[in-house]
Amino acid sequence: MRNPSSIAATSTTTPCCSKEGLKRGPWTPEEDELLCSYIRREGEGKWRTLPKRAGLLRCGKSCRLRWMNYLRPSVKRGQITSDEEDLILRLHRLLGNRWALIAGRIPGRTDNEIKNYWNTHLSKKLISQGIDPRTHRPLSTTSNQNPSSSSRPPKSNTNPNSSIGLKEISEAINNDQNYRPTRNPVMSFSEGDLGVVAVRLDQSDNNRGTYNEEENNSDVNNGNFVHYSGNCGGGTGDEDVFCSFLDPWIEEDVFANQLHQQQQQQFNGITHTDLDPLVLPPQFGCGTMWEANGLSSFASAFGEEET
DNA sequence: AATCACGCCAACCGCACACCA
DNA sequence: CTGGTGTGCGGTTGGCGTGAT
Repeated sequence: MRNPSSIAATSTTTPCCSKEGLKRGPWTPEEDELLCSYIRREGEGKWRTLPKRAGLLRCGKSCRLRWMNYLRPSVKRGQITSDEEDLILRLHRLLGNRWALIAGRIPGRTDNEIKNYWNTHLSKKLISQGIDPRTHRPLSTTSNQNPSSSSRPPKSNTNPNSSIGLKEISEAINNDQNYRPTRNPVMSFSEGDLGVVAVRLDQSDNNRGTYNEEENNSDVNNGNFVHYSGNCGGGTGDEDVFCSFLDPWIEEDVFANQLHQQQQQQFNGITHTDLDPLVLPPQFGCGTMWEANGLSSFASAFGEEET
């Protein structure tokens, strides 16, 4: 049990977290009703002052969490289906422990629920199959990886084994002097936009997402990849933009596995300068994303040193 | 029936980031 | 530019339920 006094002594404790006279632990039906009726009346937000206005002896964080993870009408209760499980696995392979992003792709499920499900079911399942749940690679090949990865890395690049920070992508592209703006005048990167992903050139579904494609731009492998640069119509956050990119990644996951060997051979020998500068700037360590898809050679081609 | 061990999950914590004055 | 505030996120934990002994 945590010692509340130690919490109060923490200099970085935000006002919301001070526990003076505030209730903790499981929520009662009465509290739930108070919170629900208040949010129905006034809407979400202003979590810090919400408890007082709603007549709750809880901190704002607790109220927000309770609403987001349990009381929200859109929250789906019940067993995770096999389809959802499959989707979680694919998304985790792409994104790592970006639970909020993963949850955003699974309607009705919360990040907390997915995180719990991962920790209690899926990670064990993968381990039992001889797969490292962090890297989605066979355990034997990952045993020598840095064990310190269990400590929390910077949020912007949360999982060193899988995902990349979206903010870094747009920043890196914007800051890179070698970055050549797209030929498509509609497309330009701003804070809300996201850079470049590689998807299959022969992908047939053209209706997914709203990204603009730029064919022939970096057709480095004579057929299978083309780079898409991102401007998804504006107005959305970079995570939304990112989500529109995810569909082909998720659904072409099998493709990535099947052709991994082929890709390795095809990308061998390609240097960074062989690639179109529209790809992520070399100082940006984008390799982990490709590695997450088993495209390790692709990763090295983008300037990240493989170890 | 009592006790123990373990799994599950709601809830908490600290940190990071965005926003604004 | 800076500091304060609000919010969101990922990691962790405590308590409850359940099965085993």
